[in-house]
Amino acid sequence: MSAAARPSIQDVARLAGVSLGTVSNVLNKPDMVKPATAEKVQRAIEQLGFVRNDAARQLKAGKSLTLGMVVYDSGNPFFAELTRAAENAAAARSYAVLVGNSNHKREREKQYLQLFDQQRAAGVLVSPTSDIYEQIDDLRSRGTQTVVLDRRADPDRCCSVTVDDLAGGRIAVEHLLAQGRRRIGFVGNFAMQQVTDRLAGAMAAVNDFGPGAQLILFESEDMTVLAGRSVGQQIAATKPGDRPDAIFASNDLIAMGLIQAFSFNSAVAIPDEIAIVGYDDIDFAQSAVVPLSSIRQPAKLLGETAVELVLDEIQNPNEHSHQQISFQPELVVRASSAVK
Amino acid sequence: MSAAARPSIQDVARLAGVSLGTVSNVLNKPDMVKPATAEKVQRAIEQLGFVRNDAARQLKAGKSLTLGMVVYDSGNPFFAELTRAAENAAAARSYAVLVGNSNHKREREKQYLQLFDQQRAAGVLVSPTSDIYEQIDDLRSRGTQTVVLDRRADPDRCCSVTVDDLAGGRIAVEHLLAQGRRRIGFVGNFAMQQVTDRLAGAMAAVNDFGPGAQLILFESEDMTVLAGRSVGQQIAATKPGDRPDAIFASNDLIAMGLIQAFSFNSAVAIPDEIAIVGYDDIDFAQSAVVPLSSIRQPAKLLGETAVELVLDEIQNPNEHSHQQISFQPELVVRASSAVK
DNA sequence: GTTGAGATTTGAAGCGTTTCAATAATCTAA
DNA sequence: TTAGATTATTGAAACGCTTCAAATCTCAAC
Repeated sequence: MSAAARPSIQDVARLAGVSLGTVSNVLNKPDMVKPATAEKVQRAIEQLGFVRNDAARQLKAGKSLTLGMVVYDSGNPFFAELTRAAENAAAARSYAVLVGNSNHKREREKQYLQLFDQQRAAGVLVSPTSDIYEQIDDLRSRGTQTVVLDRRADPDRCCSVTVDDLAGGRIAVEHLLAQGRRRIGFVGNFAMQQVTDRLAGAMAAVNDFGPGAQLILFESEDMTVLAGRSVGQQIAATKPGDRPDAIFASNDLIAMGLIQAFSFNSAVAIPDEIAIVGYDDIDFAQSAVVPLSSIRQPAKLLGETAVELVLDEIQNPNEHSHQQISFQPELVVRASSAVK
Repeated sequence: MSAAARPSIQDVARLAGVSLGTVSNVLNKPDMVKPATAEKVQRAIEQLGFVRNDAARQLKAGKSLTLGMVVYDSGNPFFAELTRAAENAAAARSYAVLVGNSNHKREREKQYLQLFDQQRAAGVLVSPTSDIYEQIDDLRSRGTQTVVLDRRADPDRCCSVTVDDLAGGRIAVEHLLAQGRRRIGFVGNFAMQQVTDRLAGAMAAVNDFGPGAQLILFESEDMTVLAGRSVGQQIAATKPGDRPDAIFASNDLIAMGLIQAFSFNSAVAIPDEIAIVGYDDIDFAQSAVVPLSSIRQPAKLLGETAVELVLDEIQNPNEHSHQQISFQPELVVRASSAVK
C-alpha cells in the first residue's frame, strides 16, 4: 500500500526523453528552453506527479524562500494580526512564512530557532520571550538574517521593530490620572521587557504627576484571560478601601479577565469603582461587558515592516544597516475608563 | 560583512582530527563513539558554530521530523488553541509543527500544501477552506500523510478529526426554541462545510419543532468580528417587527460582532429582543457585554488527536487504517440566550 | 606475548537538485 | 550554401549529509 518511490528529476527526464539539465531548466529558467520541449517535460511532470525535492534544491542552491517566525503567544489576537500581516507582506514577495509558537517557553523558542537554523530559513522574525541575544548572534553569524519583533534590540546586532512601550505606558496612566484616578494598579509579568517598559512609562507618568498618585503592582505570570481573571478575583476579594481605583493591564487579555472577575456578581463597578485600560486594542476589546479602553499597537504595520527589513537584509546584505524602528501607540478611550 | 561560509561536517571532522563518518555518528548515534572522541568532536562543533544542514540530512535520510499545519484563520482563538494543542502533542513526540495561515484563501492554502510537499514534511494537518480532496490525494499518493481537521473527510482517503457540527447546530437551535424563540436567524459563510453542517443541524431542530418556527439566513462571507458587526448593523436597521428574535452565529467572532452592533446605542436588547448563541466558546465569549452563550468545541482534544493520527500513520503506514473521528460539542448557556 | 571478538573509526557511495562548461542544433546574413 | 552567431541541450560535478562494508583498535583470556 506504500506509495511508489517519489519520482525524481531523473525520472521526468527519462520519460520526457530529455536530459536532466533540461528538466531543471524547465523548472527554473523556463524561457531558456524551447516551448515544444518545455511542454513535453510538463506532460511528464504531470504524468508522474513530480514534486521538486526542496531539500535537494536547497542543498545545492543554499537558498530558501521561507521565513521563519517565532512568537510567544499565537493565541493573542495581537500576534495573530502581526503574523497575518507578515504572511501577506512576505507572500507579495514570494516568500512563505512558517510560524512556530513558543508559548512563552524559552526551551520551545530555542528549538524553533534551531529548527529554522537547520532548515536554513532565509530569515527569521522573532518576538523573544526573554534575552536571546546570544542565540540571535549565533544565527546571524551563520548568515540567517534575523529581525526582532516587539522588543528593542541593540542596533549593532540586528534590526528590531517595536512599538514605543514607554510611551504606551505613559499615555495609559496619564489618561487615568486625568480621569481623576490616583491609586493605579499595574498587572503583568515583570520578566518581560515589553511589560517592564510599559511599567517604566507608567511610573514616569506617576512621577510627573507628583505626590498623591501611586502605582500598585500585581504580578501575573501568564498574560492570559484566565490569569487576569484570577488577579481580578483577588482584587475583588479585598476591602473596597484597599483596592486601586484604576488598573492598567499590560495586555488586553489580562484586562478582559479583570472585567470578567469584576462583572461577576457585580463585584466591582467598572469604571466607577475601578477604571481599566488594556494594551493592544484587540478586536474583542470593544465588545467587552464594559467596552475596554486600550493602547492600540499598529500590528499590521509592525509585521509588514519586519518583513521588509529582513528581506532587505537578505537581498542587500552589504548595503543593509540595522535599524531600530519604533512606532507610536495610540490611546483608544472607551467606557472602561470614563470619568469617575 | 558577510558571514564566513557555514562550516560543514567536513570542517568539523578536519578540526577534530577524525573522519567525517565519526562526526556524523557523534550527531546521530552518540553511544557508538568513544567518549573521548565525542568530546573532541563536540569541542570542534562549538568552536566552529556548526549547525547541521537539514536539507542535506533530509535529502539523504528521506525523513523529516516536521509536521506542517495549514489553518484558514489563525486569528480565531479556536484555531489558536487547536494549534497550540497540536504543537504540544507533537513536541512530546519530538516533532515540530510549522503553521501556515491560508486566511481563507484557496490559493494560499494550495501554496502552503505545496511547500510542505516540497519540504517533504513528515505529515500535514489541514483544516481546508473548501474541497481539496484532489490535492490531498496528491500529497498522500506521494507519501505525505495527511489528516483533515475540522471537516469530515472520506475515510477511504484519509483520517479526519471533527466535531459533530450537525449536533452543534441542532443543540444550539433546540436551546433557542426551548427559550421561546421562533424566528431564528443564522449567520455564516455558506461556502464552508462546517457552516452548512451547522445549518443543517439547525434546520433539523426547526423541522422537528414543527410549524411556527423558522430559520432566517444571513450570509456573511468573512467569519470575523467585523463581518458580524456589519450583519448586526443591517439587522438593527430593520423594523423591530421584521427582526429575528434569536440569532445563531456560526462562530463566536461573528457573534461578538453582532453584540457590538446591537449594544451600540442600545439599538437592540440582548437577549430580550434578540437572543444570541455563538460557536466555539472562545475565551472572550464570557467577557462580552452580554456574556455569550456558545457551542463549545474541544479544541485541545481535536489538536491532540489529529497529531496522534498523523504520527500513527507515519510510523505504522501498514497497520494504519483511516479513521473519521468526531467529537461531541457542548452547549454553554450564558446571559445572551437567557429566557425571554 | 598472542589471539580473537567486540568496539571504534574510516571513507566512499549516493540522496535529488542546480550549475556551468561543452556540445549540438538552429538561424542569419552574405 | 555556408560560415558565424545565436539559441538549446547535455551531463558531470558539486552541495553536506547518512550509511555501511571494510579496516583498525582494544583488551580480556590464554
